[in-house]
Amino acid sequence: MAMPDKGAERKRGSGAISVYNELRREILDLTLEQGRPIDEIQLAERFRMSRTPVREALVRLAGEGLVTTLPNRATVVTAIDFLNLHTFFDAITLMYRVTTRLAASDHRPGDLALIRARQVEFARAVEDQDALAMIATNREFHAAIAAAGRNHYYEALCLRLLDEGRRLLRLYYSSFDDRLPHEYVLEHEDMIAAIEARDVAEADALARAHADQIVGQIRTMISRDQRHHIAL
Amino acid sequence: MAMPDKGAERKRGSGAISVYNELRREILDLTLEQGRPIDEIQLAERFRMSRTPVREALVRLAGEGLVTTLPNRATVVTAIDFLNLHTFFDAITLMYRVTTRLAASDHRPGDLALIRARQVEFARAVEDQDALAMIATNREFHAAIAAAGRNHYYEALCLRLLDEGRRLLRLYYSSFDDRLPHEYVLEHEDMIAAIEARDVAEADALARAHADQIVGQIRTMISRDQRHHIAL
DNA sequence: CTTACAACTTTTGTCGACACAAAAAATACA
DNA sequence: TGTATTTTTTGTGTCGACAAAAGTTGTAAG
Repeated sequence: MAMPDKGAERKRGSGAISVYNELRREILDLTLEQGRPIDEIQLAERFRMSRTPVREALVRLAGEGLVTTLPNRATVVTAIDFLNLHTFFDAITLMYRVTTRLAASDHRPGDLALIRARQVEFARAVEDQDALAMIATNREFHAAIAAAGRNHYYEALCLRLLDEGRRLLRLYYSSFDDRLPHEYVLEHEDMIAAIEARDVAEADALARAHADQIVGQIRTMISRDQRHHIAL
Repeated sequence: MAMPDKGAERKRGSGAISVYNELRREILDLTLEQGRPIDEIQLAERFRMSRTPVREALVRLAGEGLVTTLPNRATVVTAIDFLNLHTFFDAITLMYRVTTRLAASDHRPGDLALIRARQVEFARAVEDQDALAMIATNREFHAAIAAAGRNHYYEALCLRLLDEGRRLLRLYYSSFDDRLPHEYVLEHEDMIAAIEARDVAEADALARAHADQIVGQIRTMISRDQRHHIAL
């Protein structure tokens, strides 16, 4: 567990940010499972600061929907909404398509290098059969594509969806096999080629197929393991 | 100016929310022009509360991008980004299309009545030639369509774009003529009909044409009046 | 007259304390 | 023994105060 040094006087204004980043990471990694109540006082003690910056971090997380504030009571880690997963699949498919299209049409000199760097990291994670690293590097790959599209609205929604997907995948990461991920590597390569060729139609088609692949795999993992989302 | 009653003891937990709502309204109405610094102490005095709930409201607004926090200095009303307006037009066109499609395919019994109620309000605003009311009721009309689609990701982005558009339109509301708005009323009626008929393709086409209309009008208004966005 | 430095002012970031609300525990009663 | 009511506990929402950082003013030297 990351414990900030006691004596280290942190810079003014960095308190809320560091709590925000750390909590965000732990929520997306499922270190904090959904529904877990978050105690402001405990956090304040853990990070060696007062409740004020902790509260600011929680307000920001609530704005992103990662935590839910129950008035006068607790704030808890927002539960994954299994009942509306189809809206998530629908949205991430659209965002994969839109951002990849824009990357193909609008990317600028340095962009491809950044995307390729992420792809190298993803390929390495697949080779190492490191499911956690796959999830993280896959997110960065698509984030780089979204950044190359230079539409902040799309980019923001895409990042949010990628993070939510990261959380979802973590729930099932143990059941990853290594066959599909290798297909993902090839699909990524094709997408890069389409972006470089500025072939918007091809980029769109590849992004859609790629999204269908991932959605299909998540669906398979969920149907394989129903016990998680039966209400008690 | 809305002055909360001094003696009225507000409910615990309502402080930050009311400040948030009021500031949000004033920013979108351009009562607070872009770049205006927001003073926490002034706000605290104006709302008769301490700085803590005011700060919470500002953090939430910063999360939505409506204000920008300059570390250790002031927080200011976020400036409208005229350089990237095309990304706004692109995104709102897509969101009009996606939400109208979803409303056509997935709307449920009560949804159409809600949409029609908003359309009645919009038509009345057009009849009254009340540009400010047009802007507000148009937003509610499309928000109702987005709600009928029942995809929170799309709905959230659509609302954000509608709010940003509301701000943009306010900048130019004086140059509204009454010809185009009446076309909007007819276009809205057609969209409602397509949604009711569950004709997804038609809903998509109408939404796209409607978005093009609005984008075209905004572009016209901007080109008519260049002086606003020349850097000084 | 301009510029560099110092004291002052303003406003934010953080803190500890207190009040209030809701859940949990304890008690009374049937 | 089970249920209703009171008490206690826990933890949030709000407050006033203090300290650090950036801007501002004033002063003096070049």
